[in-house]
Amino acid sequence: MNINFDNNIPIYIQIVEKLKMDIISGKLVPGDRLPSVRDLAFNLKVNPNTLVKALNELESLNLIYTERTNGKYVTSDITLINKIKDSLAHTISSNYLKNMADIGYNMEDTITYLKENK
Amino acid sequence: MNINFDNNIPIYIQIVEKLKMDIISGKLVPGDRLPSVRDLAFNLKVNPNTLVKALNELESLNLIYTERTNGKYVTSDITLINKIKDSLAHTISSNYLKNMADIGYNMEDTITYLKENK
Amino acid sequence: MNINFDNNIPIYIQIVEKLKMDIISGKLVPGDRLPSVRDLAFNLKVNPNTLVKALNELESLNLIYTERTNGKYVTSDITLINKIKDSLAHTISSNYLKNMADIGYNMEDTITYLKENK
Amino acid sequence: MNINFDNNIPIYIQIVEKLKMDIISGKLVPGDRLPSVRDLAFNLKVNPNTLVKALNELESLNLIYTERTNGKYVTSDITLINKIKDSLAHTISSNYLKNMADIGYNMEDTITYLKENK
DNA sequence: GTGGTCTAGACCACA
DNA sequence: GTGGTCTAGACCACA
Repeated sequence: MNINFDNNIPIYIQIVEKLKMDIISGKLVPGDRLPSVRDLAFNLKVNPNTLVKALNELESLNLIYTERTNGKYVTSDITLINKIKDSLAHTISSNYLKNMADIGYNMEDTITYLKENK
Repeated sequence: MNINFDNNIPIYIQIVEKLKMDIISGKLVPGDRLPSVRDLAFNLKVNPNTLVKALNELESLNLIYTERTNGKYVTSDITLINKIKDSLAHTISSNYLKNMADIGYNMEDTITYLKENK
Repeated sequence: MNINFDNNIPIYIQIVEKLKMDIISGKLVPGDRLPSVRDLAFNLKVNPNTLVKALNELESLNLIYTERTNGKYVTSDITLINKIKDSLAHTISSNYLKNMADIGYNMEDTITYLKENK
Repeated sequence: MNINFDNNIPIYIQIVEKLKMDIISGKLVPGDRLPSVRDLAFNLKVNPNTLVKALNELESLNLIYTERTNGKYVTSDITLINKIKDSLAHTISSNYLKNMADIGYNMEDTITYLKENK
């Protein structure tokens, strides 16, 4: 695992987003065991506490769960993963349309713009 | 002018964005004089220092300029406004495509998704 | 504010419980501003980070919210407070009945027991 | 024997509680011989060390005793079993009343609540 | 070896 | 002054 951290965004949030994307995109497979907190922190070159904070966020989203003394695992709840994936697609799409509308592009203009600039 | 502030984003940034949008979308007309800092701060219910910080940002983008003793004006440089508008459209569009790609939608999928969910 | 900490339960959880109870029971009034993180941590004689962890939990329950640079406030959402209160009453009551059942008291026995030992 | 372990509570404690309940409720009869540590650990799918730890707890409560080379037995001290049962009923009942009081239910309210929600 | 908690202390942006 | 983030480092229970 490797992240190019952006200095303007809290590290733990970037870790949350990265792992969330890896789960949603299937790079992290449901049921997989994550590396230990210490190992992952070491690899990402962050303090273990920072990583713990990120993992706690993911756990509160139910995207990972903890087996005491054993490790942390990616959820096996594929329905949940898909629900989060759909909700993300919806949120970023409607935000995008709103942002484009704010600068004067309506729905059609926006789609035309996207197609022309691919 | 009226803004529903989001408590999780710095106020001065929200003001910058709002004014930038108003200029780009034409709600604020090139050459227009802005209300005085004092009035604008009062209307927005923010600390004048916060407003000054926002206006400084806009001035450094050349979207407004200051006439000593006279006030602050929206730039008349329509070319600049359009350039910023284009660059914004480009940035948010390519961010959007990247975000959708991260969760497994390619260009075509994304456009289909947008159309179906309009 | 004052808490007699039980050494067997994480401090931050005891703080969460205490504040939750204070909100639910009305000791903390909806809309009230909490003392600053530093002050509260000092009074409770815990590290500010520990307090922050507790407050984050409460915020994720929507029982408090943060105004950036201004402080933290008890939610004004009385409906939510009542919902949490009801759900708590339900949870601890059904747990209680289950525990009593496990040692051989049925519903009637349990109520009799409660009445006799008041 | 079968336990649905809760990953957030130490396994050995869950075993202690389960066996305690089985003794108190009479599922395990006074004087009965327990299965061997090895068998019981195998059945519960836990590490034998974990089971030993649980059994030691029960032995220190005098709920079971060890006959050297012969095995472990449920106590025949019915007075003790009843004492523990009573003390448990008392503890969980007074905790329950305290918890309900904390969220604004007095003794009468609590009993009414229990009756209405049975 | 696994995760969990806590402290001390530093540094930051914002208003 | 307000909250937010991060690190270094220690100590713990559990399996």
